Amino acid sequence: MKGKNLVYQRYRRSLENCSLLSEMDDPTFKSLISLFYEEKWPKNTCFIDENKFLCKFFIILQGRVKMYQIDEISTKEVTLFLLTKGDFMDLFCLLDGSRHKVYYQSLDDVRVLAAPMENLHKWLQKNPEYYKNLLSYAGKQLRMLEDYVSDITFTDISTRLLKLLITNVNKDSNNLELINDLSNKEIAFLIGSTRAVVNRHIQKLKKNGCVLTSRENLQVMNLPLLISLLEKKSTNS
Amino acid sequence: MKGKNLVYQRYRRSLENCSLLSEMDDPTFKSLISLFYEEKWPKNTCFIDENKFLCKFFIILQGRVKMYQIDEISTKEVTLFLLTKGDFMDLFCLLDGSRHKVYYQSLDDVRVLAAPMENLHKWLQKNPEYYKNLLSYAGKQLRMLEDYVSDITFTDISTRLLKLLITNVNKDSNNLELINDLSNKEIAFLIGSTRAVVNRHIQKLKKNGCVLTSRENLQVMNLPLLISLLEKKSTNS
DNA sequence: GATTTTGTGCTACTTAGGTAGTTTTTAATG
DNA sequence: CATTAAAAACTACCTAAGTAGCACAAAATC
Repeated sequence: MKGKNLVYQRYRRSLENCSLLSEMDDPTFKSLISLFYEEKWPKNTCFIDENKFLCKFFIILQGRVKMYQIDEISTKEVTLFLLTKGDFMDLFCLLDGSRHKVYYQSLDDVRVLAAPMENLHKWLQKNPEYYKNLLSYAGKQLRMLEDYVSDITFTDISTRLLKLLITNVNKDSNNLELINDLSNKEIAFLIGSTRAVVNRHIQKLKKNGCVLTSRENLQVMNLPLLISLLEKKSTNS
Repeated sequence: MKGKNLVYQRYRRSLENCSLLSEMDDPTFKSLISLFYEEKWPKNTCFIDENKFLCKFFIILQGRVKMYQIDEISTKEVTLFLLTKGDFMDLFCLLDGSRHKVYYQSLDDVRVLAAPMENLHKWLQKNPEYYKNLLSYAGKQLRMLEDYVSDITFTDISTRLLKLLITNVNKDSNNLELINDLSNKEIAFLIGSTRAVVNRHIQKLKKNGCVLTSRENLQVMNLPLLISLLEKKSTNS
């Protein structure tokens, strides 16, 4: 009994930022968490066209999962979201049980909490006020996609790359996080471009002294310069 | 009393497809609708940077409202959603009361149901199960934006134009709807492009006999041809 | 009915970004 | 350690889409 309590507390802490759980009292939290069990996905696990997400719901505990779409014709990719601790999969399947034409891939060794869809449905029916939390989560994603759309239509690749770098620098440590160990290809998918083009722009940033690169590694060396480059873009055009 | 009942029934019918109201019994419907009053917006009313949407919530009864973003620098536009009967404004402000960097403009004479935000909040607190309906609405919008993102990154303007036309042809009447009376400029904003480019492609479609145009009017003359053009795009590349 | 505004059609020009191909570097594998 | 595979770096080329500018037609406004 005491041991189980400890487990709950551990989850509570590591899911601090999970919007489904926000403002949830302890008994409710326990009733919800008891629906879940832990699952591990090794790095680079792909979930392509699986039923997995139709019958189970997942909350990420640790590691990154990219949610992406593929163009069947050109086999191009776009990453829609880089999901991390506290993110869900798949909200749509939860909503209406319909297949979501979207793929998932783990970018790290990932730990998730998994629960059968129907159990979660029952729980939500008993605790409908927590739909609100899910709604606020969906809202955040909506805004992100809105910004994605306007970024793609308004700005060029180099601007998008600058923005991506700047927003992923941790203000405290001054280090690039979350995307620092991605290949040029993955970075391209994050801003809706291709490896070659992204590399072209990264070369310029290297020559400026803005960034330093090695294989699957990007470091921001001069954040102020990056920011001023971004500002120039705004005033020029 | 009888008169009020009639009004309720009228709203019920005209909001058949409104997801907030789906599977709602009559007493609940009445309790909700009584929060609202009707408002009219003349054609081309713009709501730019207004507090309006922070303190009131709207459901469209009639007419189109475009929800769009503007790039301050280039003053370019993108239309994110063409809202019609049963759509809401603004879900985000409802969610967290924060300003939503998005603009609205009526494309017709529009009738809406309006309610003070706080009243709606109270009502939802009493009827939390209807958050589920809002969530499913947000879900639909999320999917639309996902498709928007992948369309923009994967396909060229002519493909996007073809898709836009095809999806807006009413299968029964065979007529172009919803976008048939838009200017080239507005069409461009719907697919993330510019007037000149869209016009260029429309000219080709005219020469093919696919469409017929006049000032602020587009007619689809040969749907099968449009569809086959779209299919060719897929097989070619 | 004169004037202004707005949408359309068309030309010519520029360019960023996509594409293809090759070399080099780095890491993983047996 | 040799081999293989993947990522990165770089070159050369092409094209769709954006841009600017102008002429014309159709509405809207006065």
